Amino acid sequence: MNAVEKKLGNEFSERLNTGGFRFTPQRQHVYDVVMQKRDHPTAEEIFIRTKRTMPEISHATVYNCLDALVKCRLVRQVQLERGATRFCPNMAEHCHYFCDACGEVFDVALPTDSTIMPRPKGFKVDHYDIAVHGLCAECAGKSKK
Amino acid sequence: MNAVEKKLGNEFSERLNTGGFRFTPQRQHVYDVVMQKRDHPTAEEIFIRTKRTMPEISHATVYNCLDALVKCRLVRQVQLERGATRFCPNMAEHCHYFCDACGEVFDVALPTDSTIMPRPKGFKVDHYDIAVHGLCAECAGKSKK
DNA sequence: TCAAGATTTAGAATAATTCTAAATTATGTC
DNA sequence: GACATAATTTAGAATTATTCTAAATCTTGA
Ligand SMILES: [Mn+2]
Ligand SMILES: [Mn+2]
Ligand SMILES: [Zn+2]
Ligand SMILES: [Zn+2]
Repeated sequence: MNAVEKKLGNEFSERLNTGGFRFTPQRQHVYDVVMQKRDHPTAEEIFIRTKRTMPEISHATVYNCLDALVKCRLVRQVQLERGATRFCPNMAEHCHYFCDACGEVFDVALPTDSTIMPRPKGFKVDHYDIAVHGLCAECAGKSKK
Repeated sequence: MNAVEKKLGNEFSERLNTGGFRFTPQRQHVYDVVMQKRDHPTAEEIFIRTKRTMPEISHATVYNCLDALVKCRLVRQVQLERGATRFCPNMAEHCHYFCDACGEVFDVALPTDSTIMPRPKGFKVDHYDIAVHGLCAECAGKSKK
């Protein structure tokens, strides 16, 4: 790791190490790409975006990097519908409002302790995945007509 | 539709009609298969089970039937992880506890009004999808050692 | 400097789902 | 009932998303 990386990617690098991974430029680029735009892109979309700054990166590497980032809890993985997995840069406790008509996704913050649920005996909770399906304001308007 | 079907499948048939679908033996069989075992099978698994009573059914038909049943709200569709979509016979309000180690799924009932969340302006809610990821009692025990 | 292990890469392979076009079945009209 | 029309099913091809493979490259630590 060079000096610039040591400074800028310090915390990032440590997080990777804690998870048993090394720092690599590919992981840094993929991470940057996900953090840059606050949406919920698929691996394919992240691949396309990452190629802009790192044209030689491969498909498999993007998948590998994303898996590493998810394991280190640097990004979230979300399954809102059938088809490609999406990734989310927002690590704060939040739920997803998903428009079944246009595919738009909205993050909505959740108080940390919001979900108190009965649980199967002995189950060790890792994380919650809360999605609300329906129609966004725009699509709800259209479908009324 | 014959007399037996009219009697046994009356409500089922009406639900299909309301959704703009016809009653068909294939839809009935796929529905029966999903309702029979209270688990969360994939389309492939449902295909295999349905073939036991209807060996000539095709892959595409199982997918088509499941889509129709989901649209009529006769079964639920759930995405707990990357990979094949699962289907759920339990139409009562409930959430899914999912073991990331062994893949086991547990239904846990939810009071109907349990989830009061702030929502994007104008968003028309259709349904909630709540999953809790972690380790089941058995897997949590194993991983401790 | 060297060996071992981690990571990346291109492309092949696999898995899950959707599409296509022909055959079959059901429905309503004469 | 015969016929036109539309819905549904079917086998198999095509597509999409993801994982695997094996070789090349990079990193780390002895
Ligand atoms: Mn999000
Ligand atoms: Mn369920
Ligand atoms: Zn919308
Ligand atoms: Zn388990």
